[in-house]
Amino acid sequence: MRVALVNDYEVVARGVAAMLRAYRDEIEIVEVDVNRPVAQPVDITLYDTFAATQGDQLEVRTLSRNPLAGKVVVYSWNTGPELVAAAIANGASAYLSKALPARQLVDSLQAVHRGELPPTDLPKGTTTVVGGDWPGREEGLTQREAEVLALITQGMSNSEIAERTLLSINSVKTYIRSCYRRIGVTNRVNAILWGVAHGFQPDRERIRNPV
Amino acid sequence: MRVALVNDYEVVARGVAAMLRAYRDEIEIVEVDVNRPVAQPVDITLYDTFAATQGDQLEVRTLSRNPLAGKVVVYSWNTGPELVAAAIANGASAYLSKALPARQLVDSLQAVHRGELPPTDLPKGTTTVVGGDWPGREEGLTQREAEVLALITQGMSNSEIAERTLLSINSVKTYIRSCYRRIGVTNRVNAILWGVAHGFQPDRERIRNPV
DNA sequence: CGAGAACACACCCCTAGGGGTGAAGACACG
DNA sequence: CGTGTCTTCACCCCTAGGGGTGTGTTCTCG
Repeated sequence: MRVALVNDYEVVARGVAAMLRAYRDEIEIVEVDVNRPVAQPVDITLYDTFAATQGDQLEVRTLSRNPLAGKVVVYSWNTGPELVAAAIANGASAYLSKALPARQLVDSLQAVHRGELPPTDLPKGTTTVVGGDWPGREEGLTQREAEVLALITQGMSNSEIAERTLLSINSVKTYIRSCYRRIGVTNRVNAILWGVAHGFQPDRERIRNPV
Repeated sequence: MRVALVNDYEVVARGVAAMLRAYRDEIEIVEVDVNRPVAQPVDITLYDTFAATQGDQLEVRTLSRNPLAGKVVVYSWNTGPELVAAAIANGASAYLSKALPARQLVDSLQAVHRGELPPTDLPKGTTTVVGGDWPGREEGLTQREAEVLALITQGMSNSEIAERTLLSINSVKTYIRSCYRRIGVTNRVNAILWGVAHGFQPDRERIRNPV
């Protein structure tokens, strides 16, 4: 089964690819697309929402209209039923939680491929990070902190970040403060300069056969 | 006469080098130091204060203590008598205005070299830009706008920029607003991202024989 | 000589940003 | 079972940032 991974951050896409490496007999990651359209036929496109628009936005619609992209699966921590329904209405074939262990993720993708997984049937899983990677992980940033910092580094305001991540502005501010402490800055300007120097700007490239 | 040029922005140092190119029979620019100490013996080191500390700060003191640097000459738009006196007290051998036409600049440097120019005798000159270059010039930024944007891109607050440039905070804010309009942004965050993408972060290298 | 540009500065007003503090649920680990 | 961490959110308070508007000096150019 041929799969393309999509996210704006190479480290995130590669993290998912590495997580699935153990199952390469069953699932072939043929392409990692970082800010690029899928460029060869695949069965499934796995769209990771880290620091990206959610499944109900234009990006997923555009993906689902690309004949090369096969079935589009949204891969996210945000699994509210309304959002899931909106993503499916937007052209996604399925919606999977990032809480799924790798084995279950592969099984779910295969079920999607066979047409067996109902779009709205989200597999149960914990909220614990089971794998993957994100920018700033080595600096001790949690996924949410990293996501918020990535969006700050893209020039977004707090309210824009709240909208993009589906968090309240108070949560965003809490993450901002904890980010600042962890990277040793005290204001947005220096947070951005730190982000630019540490790979928090979106990447732009396509990688064939990443693992 | 061997001269080294010092500033944090390669485009600024190269601009001065290009301005003096017509007089290379009389004055040899042997080195352009961008965030690097002078590395070979020269007769004069010309320290440009664009987006840098003024002549009365540590950088000029450090330069004047470097035996390779020869006589240190501060090159600036800020020519207030107190600042000039403080720069001389700080180890500078002379203080020249950036308003000087190239011919007069070369004459002044030669006089400094011969020990004939009194350190506090500032040559008369207009305030018009007669040469040189700065980041963002092609985007229509004036020197002051560019200098303020450079300091913003280095993460400084408005009050820090006012201190560094010897302007009032109201003037700094005026330049910030006009910068934003010219580069098409509306806030500091996007101004910084623009600055990072357009060469407004300090450079770091040494160039031998730049012209 | 007037217009335009660059430089410099003042003052008013409003909001985003960020520091502090507190609380709660879920989960992992010893 | 208690502790620590992550996630999520609230509320209060203060200040930096930035938009608007106005003014003045110096210089260049037509």
